[in-house]
Parts: sequence; structure tokens; C-alpha cells
Amino acid sequence: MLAERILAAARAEFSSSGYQGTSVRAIARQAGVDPALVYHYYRSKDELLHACLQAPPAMLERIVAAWSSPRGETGEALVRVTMANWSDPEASALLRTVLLTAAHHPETLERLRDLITRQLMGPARLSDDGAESRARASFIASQLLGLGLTRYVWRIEPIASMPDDEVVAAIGPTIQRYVDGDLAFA
Amino acid sequence: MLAERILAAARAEFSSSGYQGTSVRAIARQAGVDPALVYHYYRSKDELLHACLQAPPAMLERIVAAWSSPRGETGEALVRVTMANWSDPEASALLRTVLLTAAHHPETLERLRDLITRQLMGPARLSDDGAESRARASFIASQLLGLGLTRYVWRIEPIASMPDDEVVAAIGPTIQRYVDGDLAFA
DNA sequence: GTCTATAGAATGATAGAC
DNA sequence: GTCTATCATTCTATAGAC
Repeated sequence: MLAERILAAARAEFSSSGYQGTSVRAIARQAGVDPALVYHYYRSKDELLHACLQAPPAMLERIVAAWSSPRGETGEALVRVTMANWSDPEASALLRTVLLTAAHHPETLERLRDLITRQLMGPARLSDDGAESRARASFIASQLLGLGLTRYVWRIEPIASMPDDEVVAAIGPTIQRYVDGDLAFA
Repeated sequence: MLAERILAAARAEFSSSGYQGTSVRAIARQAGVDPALVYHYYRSKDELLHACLQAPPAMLERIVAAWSSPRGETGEALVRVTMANWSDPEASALLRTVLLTAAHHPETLERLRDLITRQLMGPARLSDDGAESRARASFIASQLLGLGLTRYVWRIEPIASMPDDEVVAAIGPTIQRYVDGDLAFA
């Protein structure tokens, strides 16, 4: 019970201020508990972050569903799933935490890589060639992460305020091409 | 002289550790000066960051040059320029600092928005319609920033180790479409 | 211009009473 | 399980001697 209150507060703090910008005391304050309790349940700030890095099941299920959409609509489906996840408070907290922390924190960086190769791309069969398949996954990740950051984190206009359908119309074909288009491999 | 040594050290620290993760003492240590000197030349940590947010002229010139490349090759040129900037130590230090700090620091976020709308897109005449033009700029930024982060900051494989030409072959057409393709505007 | 010294606050973490 | 008290460190920033 208390442990979950603390965890929820930690997710909120890490996702809005990053790892370095978050203090254990701030987490305790937001959870309405004594700072020592935070250390009691989680042994250190680092382990608390670790506990926040689990992806919510709904987020992963959306991704799996997108990959089983009809051929030719996968690109559109992945863009819609990206926006759905960023609009889901739990999923977006995880995404923000991971993206804002990965550059400074090795374990979180591993988590990001894992998220891309296993979760985002796990359900995919992009090509018979493993190397080509991983390359396609990289390009998909580069565009979808760029979309998430510009639209939801940095809120760059006008993409930040654009209706979902316009984003899908613009970026869907990009992803579709990365999924099964001709990328002129050497 | 000393002020420039301090500035160079600050750029290095901010770009590798972000704003919160960088201490004035660490900057002074790396510059080989007393911490008090840092405060003497720059009044606060915040003003020191501010001084680090100027884009190197070479970076901006590359972007202008890309926009004056022949029609039909602009997408490819912008991808090449992005990689050139991330491979230039001065430009990549600025990019890292801005991208790692923007989420927590309002002034830096403004700098990022300015960088996109004025510098990256300033030389462009994407369309006669101002709104459509800004929308195209958003999409271009989303893909190019995503490329920078996955390839140079997070070093997600295989895009991180891929030859430039393969990246251009994959992402060039995406940018070209955002520049002058049919995005199905409502 | 340059450094010593330090204020004043916040930090991660622990020991131990209840 | 919960809290008080505290250690040891680090931080931004300043005052003031030389």
C-alpha cells in the first residue's frame, strides 16, 4: 500500500524532473511519507528508479496489437499506438522517465535499448534477414521517438497541437516504408 | 582567455551530464581554475548555461547550404548536414546540451524551439501557406532530432554504427517527402 | 584578477528508538 | 513498520583578503 504510493510518487517525479533533478525527499513529500520510509522500502534512489522502469502491460499490448494489423496498415497503426501510449498517463510517465534519463544512466539506457529491440520490435517479422530487420527497427524507432519528444515532451508547434489524423497522414507512410519499403540496402 | 577555458569546460560538462548533473565545481576542476573564478566571470550556473547555448556558426552555415541544394536533393542534404553537425565536436556539444536540458529548463526549451523554427527552417521556403510550412518543419524536426538521439546520444544499434550512406538512403526520402511531398493536408 | 574561507541549504544514506 | 536524529558530503553563491 505505502510502497505503491511511494512508487507512484517516484514515477511522477522522475518523469517530470529526470533522475538527477529528483530528490528522494521530494518523492517522500509527494507521497506524504517520511523520507526514511522510502529507503526502508527501496534501498536506494537507484533501486527506486529501477522499480519505475517496468513498462505497463497496456502499453505493450497496444504495440503487439499494432503489429498484427493488416499488411499495409502497420505504419499507420504504429503511429496511432505511439500517440495512444503518450496519452496514457502510466505509459507516458515511463516513456518520459526513460528518455530523460537514458543519456546519463547506463541501466536506463539498457532499458531503452531493450524497449526498442524486444518490446517495440519483438512482435515484428520485418524481413527474413536479421540484419536488415534490425536496421528497419532502428529507423522506426528514430521516427517514433522523435515524434514522442517533439509532440509530447518539448511540445514543438504545430506538431504538438495537431489532430491525431494529421500526424498519421504525415508520419504513417514514413513508418510503413521503414517496415516494408525499399530502403536501397547495399 | 580564462573565460574561454571556463566556457569550453562548461560546454563539455553540460553536454555530457546535462544541467542538473553538472556542478560548477566540476566545471572549474575541468578548466583547472578555482570555482570562485567561474562565478566571477559568469554570475551564476544559469548564466553560464546561457552562454553555452550559442550555436557555432559552422553549424548554421551547413544548414543554410543544405537548403540551397537542388530541388529533389534537399532531403538527402538535410540528413547529411545532420550527421555532419553531430560529428562536429562543437556543434554536437551544443545539440547534446540543448536536447538533454530542454525538458527541465524553460529557457533552453525556448532555445530548442528557436533553433528549429529559425535556424533549421529559417532558410526554407516550404510552401506558400505559412501554416502548412510550419507543419512540414515540425515533421522534419521530429525525424532529424530522432535520428540524432538514436544514433549519437543513445547509440541504438545498428543505426549508431551504420555508414552515412545507408542512413541517407533510408531517411533522405522521408525528409524529402516532408519537404515537398503529399502529406494529405485536410 | 585570483584565491581562501565560508555561509546556508540540500543531498543520499544510516542508526536506532519506539 | 514508522519516525527522529544525524552523518558526511555536496551544492550554489558570496564576502573579503591579497
